[in-house]
Amino acid sequence: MRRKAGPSKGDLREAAILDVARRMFAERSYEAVTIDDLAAGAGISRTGFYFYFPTKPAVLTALMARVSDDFAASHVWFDSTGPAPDLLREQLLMSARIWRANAGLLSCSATAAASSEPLRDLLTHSKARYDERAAAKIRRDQANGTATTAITAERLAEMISAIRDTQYGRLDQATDTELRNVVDTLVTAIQRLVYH
Amino acid sequence: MRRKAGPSKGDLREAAILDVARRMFAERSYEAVTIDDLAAGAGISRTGFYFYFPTKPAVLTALMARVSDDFAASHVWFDSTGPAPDLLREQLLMSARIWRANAGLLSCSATAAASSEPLRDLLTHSKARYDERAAAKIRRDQANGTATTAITAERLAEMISAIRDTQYGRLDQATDTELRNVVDTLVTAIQRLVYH
DNA sequence: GCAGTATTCGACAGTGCGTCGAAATTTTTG
DNA sequence: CAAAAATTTCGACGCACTGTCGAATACTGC
Repeated sequence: MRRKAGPSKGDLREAAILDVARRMFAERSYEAVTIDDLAAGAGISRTGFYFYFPTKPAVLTALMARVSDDFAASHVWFDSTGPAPDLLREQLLMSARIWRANAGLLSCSATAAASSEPLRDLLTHSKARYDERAAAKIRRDQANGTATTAITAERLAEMISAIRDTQYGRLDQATDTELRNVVDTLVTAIQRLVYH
Repeated sequence: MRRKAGPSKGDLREAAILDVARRMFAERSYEAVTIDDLAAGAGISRTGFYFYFPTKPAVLTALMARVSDDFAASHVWFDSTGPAPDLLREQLLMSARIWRANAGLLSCSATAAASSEPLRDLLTHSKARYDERAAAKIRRDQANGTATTAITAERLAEMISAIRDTQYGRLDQATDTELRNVVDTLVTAIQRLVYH
């Protein structure tokens, strides 16, 4: 009784490549992982790799697409009104955990983006979407008088992203307590920067 | 009458390589410039290049050392007391001009740092020195009650660097007016973030 | 103009990338 | 279940760039 056609052999291979890639990019630097490494790790020859992915950064792009979606699911603060420090903390806490769980991958992506148009596009779009949602929230709060108007909402949003990224850089191997401290610092900084 | 031994032929060649490199890295991406390009641009064969520099990033390191010194010379705000918005503006204006004049080089350096230990060290040290001086200033202002103590001086300093770098990203081809606007925005942001 | 140093270069070897077409395997179909 | 069709695998090849060596050549001071 064959109900569903299970995943074909190729699907499994593709999953294996992604699996190995996630592990390798988490530990080594981007350049230190060769296509040969990925193929060998997935149990195929180097040229076999090209049946599944056109290039090395393409694998990273596939992995990052998932992470990017995870991030997007954590944006609870953007729908609030006013400073809403508790929602901001919750949003930052969720994204900080995602960041920590993917620190190596994010670092490799940043490196690889320099030489891969598709990956660069993914990251750019991902960041743009975040910044736009942040800017929209701040714009609303400027209209209702809770946020400063000394700086445009767009630039405030960019600054929030920038501050967040540097501080997240701290949590590569952070404990839960350290992670909470980083988030608290960010909440304070963002409130100071944007609200009265 | 030979007073001074002029620069030897080799010194001139080295200068030529640095010259060509500055121009090429300003226009193309880091990977798009090969050692062959640099050598040809300086009028020697590819292997001749290795007499002067061990690797491609080493050239970038030499160029960046100068830029790093230029930046260090613009730090007038760090010696002040309190918010000192005028000195802050002056410091940011100077560094913004240096940044704009070297935008391409800075971008290539960021890329190359991923694969070159010496260059990474230079940039890390350069940033660390900046952050330490900023932190020292903020620590003083926290002691005399002008700066917030809700966030440690070290983290505030990191955040300032982060905000500065993103906003400087805007001034790749900026006019003087745009540059001033970016600087004004930064002055406002830093004052909001750090002072009462 | 000669000894010693500085500079240049061609030949070689290594690494990783990506393409091609043929072979082997899996899946579908009758 | 066997033949047809598809999917998957791989070895051979060519390419671009890097880095090393030693021999040849060009400078330099005396």
